[in-house]
Amino acid sequence: MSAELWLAQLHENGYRLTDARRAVVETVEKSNRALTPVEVYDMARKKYRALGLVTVYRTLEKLEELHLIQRVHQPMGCQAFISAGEGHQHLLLCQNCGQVAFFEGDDLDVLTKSIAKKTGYQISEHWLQLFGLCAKCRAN
Amino acid sequence: MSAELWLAQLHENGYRLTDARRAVVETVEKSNRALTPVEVYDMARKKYRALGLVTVYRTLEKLEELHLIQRVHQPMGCQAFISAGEGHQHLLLCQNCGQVAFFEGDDLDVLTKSIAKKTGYQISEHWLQLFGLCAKCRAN
DNA sequence: TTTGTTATTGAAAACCATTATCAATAAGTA
DNA sequence: TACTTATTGATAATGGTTTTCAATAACAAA
Ligand SMILES: [Mn+2]
Ligand SMILES: [Mn+2]
Ligand SMILES: [Zn+2]
Ligand SMILES: [Zn+2]
Repeated sequence: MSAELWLAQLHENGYRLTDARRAVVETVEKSNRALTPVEVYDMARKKYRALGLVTVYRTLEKLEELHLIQRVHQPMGCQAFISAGEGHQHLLLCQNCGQVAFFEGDDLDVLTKSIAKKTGYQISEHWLQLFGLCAKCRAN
Repeated sequence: MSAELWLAQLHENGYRLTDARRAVVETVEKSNRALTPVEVYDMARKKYRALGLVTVYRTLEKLEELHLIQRVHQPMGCQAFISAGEGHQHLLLCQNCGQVAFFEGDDLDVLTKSIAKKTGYQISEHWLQLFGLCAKCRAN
């Protein structure tokens, strides 16, 4: 996914293309770690100086609505966003630098069926997230 | 774990036993769903009318510090707390009534080793949470 | 291209959950 | 019983997020 595709998605959904949105989209789309609204603001303002923090919030809201980004929950806080993975994917986060890697192929069917039987719950969703150190941070 | 044990833990750690803390502890300990500070406040005030919201925050802070409660992350928000499970356990949440069940026995070793190999990350922790409908809510 | 409509914008104010301050109180101890 | 000081609730402060609003600019239509 490129920033252009995100902008196209916005446009297709009736949203206008503005310099503010372009700056936010380009910032968030290319990041390999989760960014908070203020972080997006600081970074995007280098591309478009007049940008307001309020617009960052509003743009993130729309990107989330279109499933182009997703909120990242972490021990330190749950206000950061990153490009959404495609299909059924989960996150692997570096506890040192915050770099995010996606992974797929987790098979929880056996587990969920067992838990469903034990608890009587009907299980329909799961959250799975791994934490560790990325290759680069492991080296240091 | 009973409320008395929680209070004993607090006492052992040098904290004084007060009516405010008793009310908060009894409320949180017996709940089978995650409660926000305001929810705790409203419920605990039925046991101890003079209770202040600030004290609820402060008591929750201490209970979390002693690992007697844990924060629960949910799509709607991440400000709620519930009794901590013992040992390595995860949560199963009812999307309708919020009832929480603990489960254990998840084995992610194969998965994490595979992901570690693929990504170069050294994986040290994981978050796993299941969502669904509890037996009662499924019936309705 | 020009015009008109209206979505979008940033500044400012409002909001609200959480945290800090502080003097009064009461838990625990001797 | 008296003393020390942790704890308390009221109040104020904080800081992140949302709302308000008039000016602007995207973009469809002429
Ligand atoms: Mn999965
Ligand atoms: Mn586990
Ligand atoms: Zn790293
Ligand atoms: Zn339920």
